[in-house]
Amino acid sequence: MDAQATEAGARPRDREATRERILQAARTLFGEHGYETVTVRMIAAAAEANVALVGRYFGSKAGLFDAVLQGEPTLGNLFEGDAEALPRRLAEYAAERMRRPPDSPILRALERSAAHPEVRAVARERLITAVLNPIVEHLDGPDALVRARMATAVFLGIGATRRRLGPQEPTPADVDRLTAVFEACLAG
Amino acid sequence: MDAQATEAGARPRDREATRERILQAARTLFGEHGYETVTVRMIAAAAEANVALVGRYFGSKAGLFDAVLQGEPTLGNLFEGDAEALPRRLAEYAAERMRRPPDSPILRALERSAAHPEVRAVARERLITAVLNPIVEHLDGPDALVRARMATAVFLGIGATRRRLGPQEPTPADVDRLTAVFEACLAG
DNA sequence: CGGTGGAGTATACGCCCGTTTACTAGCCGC
DNA sequence: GCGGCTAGTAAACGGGCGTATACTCCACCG
Repeated sequence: MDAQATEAGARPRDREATRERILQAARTLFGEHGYETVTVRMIAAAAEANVALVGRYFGSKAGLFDAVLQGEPTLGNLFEGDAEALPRRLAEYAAERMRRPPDSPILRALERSAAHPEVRAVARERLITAVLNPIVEHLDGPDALVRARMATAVFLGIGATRRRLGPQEPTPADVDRLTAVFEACLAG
Repeated sequence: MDAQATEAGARPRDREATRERILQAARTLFGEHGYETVTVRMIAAAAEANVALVGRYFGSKAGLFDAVLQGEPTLGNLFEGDAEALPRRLAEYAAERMRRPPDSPILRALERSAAHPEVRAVARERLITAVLNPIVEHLDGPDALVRARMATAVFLGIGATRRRLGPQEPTPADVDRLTAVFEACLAG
C-alpha cells in the first residue's frame, strides 16, 4: 500500500525531508480540494508520514495551511513591464487559468477559499496583497481600486468556472476577448 | 432566544409550517455560509425545530439542500428581451451582485459551491441550466459556449470577490464598465 | 558496546457531525 | 371520553475529525 518502501528498505530518518513531504502533500491537497475537505490524515497518507508528525512539525492543521501559503508569496512577473500591455498579460494568465489550475497553491487557495473563518481571513489578506494591490499600483484615477477589484473578480471567476465546469482550452480569440475584458475592467 | 414561544404557549403542531420554517432557515444559512459549514443542528436551532425533524421531512442534509435548490429555479427575467441589450442587463444584475448577495439561495449556493462532491454535482448542474445555457441561447456563432462561459465566469467572480472583500457600491461608471466587460465576453 | 536523543509510530481523547431510535403528547373520529 | 394516528422530542449511536500522549526504534557518540 506504500510505494516508498519498495526500495528494499525503510526510508532514512530525515526530519527535513519528511517535513517537506508533508508540506508538499498539503500544498497539492489544499490547493485541489480546499481546507475543510482535506484532513490531516489525508495529508499524512499522501506524504507517507505519520499523522502526529503534522502536529509536531506545523503545530496544527491551520499552521500547516499557513506554512503552505508562506511557501510561494508572489504571483510571478505578471506585473512587471509597462502598464500598457498589462491587460494582455492578465488575459494570457487568465487564459492559462482556464486551461488548468495554477501551480501556485496560493492562487488555488484564493480561488477556492474556505468556509473556516480563520482561513478565510488569511485568504482574503493574500488576495489583497498578491492580486488586488499589484493591479492597483498600475492604475491611475480615483476609482483605481474599483477597477482593480473588477479585474480581480474576473480572475476569481475564471478559476471558479474551471473548477465547476472543468478546464477549457482557450483559443487565440479567447485571449483577445479576455484582453478586451481586462481593458474594460481597468479602463479609467 | 426564541421569539415564537413568547405567546404564552406552545406552537401549534403544524407539519407544513414546521417544514417550511426548516426550509427557510436552511435557505438562509446555506446561502450565507455554504453547505459544509452549516450543520443540521444550526438549521434546526434557527428554525426552532427539533434536529430529527430535518431527517424526517427531508431525508438527509443533502436532501434538504436539494429542496432548497428546488425552491427557486429560475434566474428571473434576466434573459427576456432583445439580445442586443443583454450585456447591459447582465451588467446591471452583476452590479447588484457587487452591492449585496442575491436573494436567491440558488445563486448563492452556486457562487459559494461546496467541497462535498454530491453537492458540487448539483451546483454544477444548476449553474449550467440556470446561467450558462440561457446565455448560450442568446448567442450566435460556433464558440457561443465559450463566450457564455466567460460571461458566467464574470458572474461567479463578482460573487466571489464580494464574499472575500465585502460588498461594493457600484457607480454608474461601474455599470458601464461591466457592460463593456460582458460585451467583450459575448462578442463573436 | 551501552546509552541517549530524537525521528517516527500507535493509539487514545474529546468533540461534533449526520443520522436513528424509542418515546411523549396533542388532535381527530368515533 | 377514548384509542389511534402523528407531530414533536430526547437521547444515543457510530464515525471521522484535530490533537495529544506514551511509546519504539534507529543512529550516533563516548
